[in-house]
Amino acid sequence: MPAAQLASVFAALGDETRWEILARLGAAPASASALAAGFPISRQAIVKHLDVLQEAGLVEAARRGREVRYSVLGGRLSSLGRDLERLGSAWDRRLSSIKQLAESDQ
Amino acid sequence: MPAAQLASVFAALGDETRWEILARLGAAPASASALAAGFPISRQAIVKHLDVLQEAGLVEAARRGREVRYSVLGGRLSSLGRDLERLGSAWDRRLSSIKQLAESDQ
DNA sequence: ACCTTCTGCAACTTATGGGTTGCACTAGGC
DNA sequence: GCCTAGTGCAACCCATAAGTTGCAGAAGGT
Repeated sequence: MPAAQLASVFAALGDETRWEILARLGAAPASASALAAGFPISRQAIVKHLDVLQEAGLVEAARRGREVRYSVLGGRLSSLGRDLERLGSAWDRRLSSIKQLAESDQ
Repeated sequence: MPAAQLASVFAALGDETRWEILARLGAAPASASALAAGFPISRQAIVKHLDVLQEAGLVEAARRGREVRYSVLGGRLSSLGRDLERLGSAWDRRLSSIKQLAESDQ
């Protein structure tokens, strides 16, 4: 995954309110209005957050009659997690091999 | 990990420049000035990014003579990745069980 | 001692992200 | 056909994050 897209997904995850939204959608799908009822901010603010989450591929929208029902896409988060895990351990391995070189060099 | 801290770490990861910095530090530790030479922005800007990354626990600073050498903390990223993976699959499991309920209900 | 290199601090500009309000539109329920 | 609940769009504040410049201080090389 290119760094540009990585950054935008994490930017989406870099907001406390959006995590709360994800948590509630993780419990059960809901509409923007239904969500807004449980938050101290306006429905429009919630919609903006949902747009960001949808753009990042973390949430899915489905029109159902006159309401739009949002649900969380856990798979996206899982694969992201696996990517991070790989990246982190790769860096750790490289760092320790560099340290070995430095020690054998003195 | 509480959602508040999660968000701040991801906010740190939500910037393209910081990903580039992490990538270079992942290749080899470096000082702020050395890093800045490879970027189109000022050293001060790099320092600010490094501060954010350090605050998030993604990077470590070590004074070495007159320079400060930064290195990436891959372990932090790995454990974060594992957390995400768990969370995502938990949501997916719950979502599919809700769907089953909905289908048996019609 | 002197010069150079790297760091640290502070003030400032600018862009963007989170939030608001107001209004128009659409789709179900009765 | 009318009312209501839910959505969509647009303009607008306000705080903060990204970046800049300028200068002062500390540490290594010669």
